[in-house]
Amino acid sequence: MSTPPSRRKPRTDAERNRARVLEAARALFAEQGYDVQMSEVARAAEVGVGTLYRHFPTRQALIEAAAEHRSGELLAFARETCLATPDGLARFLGHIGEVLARDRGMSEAIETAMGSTEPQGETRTALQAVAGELIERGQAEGVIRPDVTVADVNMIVCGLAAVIRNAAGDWRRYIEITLNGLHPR
Amino acid sequence: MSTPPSRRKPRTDAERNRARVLEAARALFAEQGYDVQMSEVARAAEVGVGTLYRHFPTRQALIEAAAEHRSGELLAFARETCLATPDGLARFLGHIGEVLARDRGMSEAIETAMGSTEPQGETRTALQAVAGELIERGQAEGVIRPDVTVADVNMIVCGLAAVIRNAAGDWRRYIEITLNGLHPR
Amino acid sequence: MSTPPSRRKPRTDAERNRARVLEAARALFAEQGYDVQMSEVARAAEVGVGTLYRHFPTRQALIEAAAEHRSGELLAFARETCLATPDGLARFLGHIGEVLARDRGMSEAIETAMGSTEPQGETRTALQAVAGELIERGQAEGVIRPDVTVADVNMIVCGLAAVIRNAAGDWRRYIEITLNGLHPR
Amino acid sequence: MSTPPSRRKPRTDAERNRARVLEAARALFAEQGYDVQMSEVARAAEVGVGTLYRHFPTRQALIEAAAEHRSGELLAFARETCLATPDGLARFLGHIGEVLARDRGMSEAIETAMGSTEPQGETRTALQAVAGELIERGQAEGVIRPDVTVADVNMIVCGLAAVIRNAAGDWRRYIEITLNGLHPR
DNA sequence: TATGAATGAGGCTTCATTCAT
DNA sequence: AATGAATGAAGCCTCATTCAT
Repeated sequence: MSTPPSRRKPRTDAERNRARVLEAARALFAEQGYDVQMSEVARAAEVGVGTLYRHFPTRQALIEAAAEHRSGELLAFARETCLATPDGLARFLGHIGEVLARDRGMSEAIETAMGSTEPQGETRTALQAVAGELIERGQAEGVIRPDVTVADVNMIVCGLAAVIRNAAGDWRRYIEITLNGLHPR
Repeated sequence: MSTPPSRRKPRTDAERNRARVLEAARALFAEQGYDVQMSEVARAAEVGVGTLYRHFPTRQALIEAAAEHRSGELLAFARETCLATPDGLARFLGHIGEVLARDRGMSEAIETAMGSTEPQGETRTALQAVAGELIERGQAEGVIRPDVTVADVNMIVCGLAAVIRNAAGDWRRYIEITLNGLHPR
Repeated sequence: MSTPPSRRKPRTDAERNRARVLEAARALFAEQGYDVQMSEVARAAEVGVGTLYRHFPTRQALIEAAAEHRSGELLAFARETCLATPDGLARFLGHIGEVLARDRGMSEAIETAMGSTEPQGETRTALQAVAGELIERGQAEGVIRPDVTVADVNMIVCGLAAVIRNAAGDWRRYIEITLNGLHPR
Repeated sequence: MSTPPSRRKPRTDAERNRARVLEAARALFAEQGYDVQMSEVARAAEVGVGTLYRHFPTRQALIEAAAEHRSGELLAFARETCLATPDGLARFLGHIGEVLARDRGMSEAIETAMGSTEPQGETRTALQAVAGELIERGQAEGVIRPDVTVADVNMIVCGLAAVIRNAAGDWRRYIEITLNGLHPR
């Protein structure tokens, strides 16, 4: 006798909202780091806090999701561009620098992740694999010391993040030096 | 508008209490970083919060005092030991690593300081001077690239702090690599 | 960094809660003046402090809201009743006396406001206008000296507040005397 | 074998300290009202807080002592000058105005005192007596209504204090009006 | 008797998270 | 599913008063 059958958007709406929140979060995190209030994110996403929490049950979850997103972009770039170049690792680090320089939150996340001993998400695993690949190629080319490992690159990236986050000098120079440190001889 | 009395413990010498607080703070900061409550520091020092605030009017003041203390130790070591060695810079970085590895708070402070554009305290200035000296000597010995500056070392230290703080690998290896990066050729 | 959950009481309509808080605040302020803790107000309103702060972001904001409320009542009375009477000013002062005698907070607010040189809210401005009107009428009737101004009435009210707040005698008598002082001759 | 017999000042020193404290307190209270920290008073008196507390066991006690001092001055003036004049009450109020205008703390104290139902100190009692005397003289001269009592003057003074403390207009005008209100007719 | 270091109970405000609507 | 009001545990800092020296 009532309730017209109009349906077919709930799922879509939900998805859309999730995306809005994530986008807003990324923008805010990029600008200010992770020290942002949940309510602020919700406001920026033009969504209620409740909705935010529906999609990301925890502050931490949101942060991770935002980081994961960026990591995905990073992975894509690494695969598409760095693997196709002779100086792949340099390209890789350079790109990471660019990203971190534009995304403060990411520089916070990277450090944390580098040190984390947790299961590692898919993306991060893949990223590590690419890094390994880049190292191997460099070694084959003779531009990277044979004893260099992914762990070494991780450390360098961790340091890079700190350098950028604290504006502690010219990060390109930092990359140049560390890269030089990875060179044979 | 008033405060009922209470009993507790005899009053010690003022300086002694200041020292107690500082010591307690340093211990806690070393273990957990600066994210420690003032009341926790007071409790660890077996002192009322009021006493803590008497000696360090602000959370920040306490943190700075603790950091200054460590910086002083660092400076002393740098002057006494590093300046007297041919591989001074390596010694210097190695020692910093040891210190940061045992003092999480310090690793947080160092990063912040590296990026800070503030006046710089006496100790830090002196530390920079020693670093410069070490670089010059290394350059004279031919073990450091002629274009290396104090800023470069600062960046490396900033990165080192992050690596250690996040347990992102073997920090000695990080030093080895970056030092290698500073080598000529 | 997080807050464990807890249970308590269903959420009511927002406006209703705002009103509850305001009401509780007014009651407490009326009884004890403004020297009341925020948590006490919250408790009286059967609301969490957070809720209180949601509606009134600052202690001062709450105080002002409470005062504004009373001022509104005052203005209404002044317009409706005092302007319709020959002895308007007497009625006005008498009513203020009644109000202040029942609301200690208000007597504190009035004094402060009298001395304040700030922009003046709408209500207060309107109140001043009514006072001016009442003075003029009294002057027309010949029961108020021609040199009397709103500033004079303000002073008298300021004094009235003090007299009432400190229970320094019979405030009706105070009004009688000052009113007499405003009489010609 | 030791301890030379030099004595004969402790008492004097103590008295001197008491005076210093009181003087410092009065100066500070006059300027800022009673919202001054005990330690600030002690510092201004160049004395330890302990000494301050030895002489004035309580914040309140200090405040009262300071007020008592001023009241004494007031009483002296009232007796010496006001009682010797035909327009004594006017002189009296005028002088109180001058005093309060220069001593914020006093304006706070007066109000409180006016409302207080406590035993009343000697000075205050004497002051009341003088006020009564002044009233009676005025009544004899025919410049004060026969129904005026000391309580009336108290109220007026209480109001005067508020007017001055809040800079709520021209207090001389306030006196003029209230004095006029006490006039016969 | 003088000193001032020590004490700790508050007081204001913030913010991650929950939950009634 | 969305909303945003509600919650209350912290956390920083102040200051009247006490008490060992």
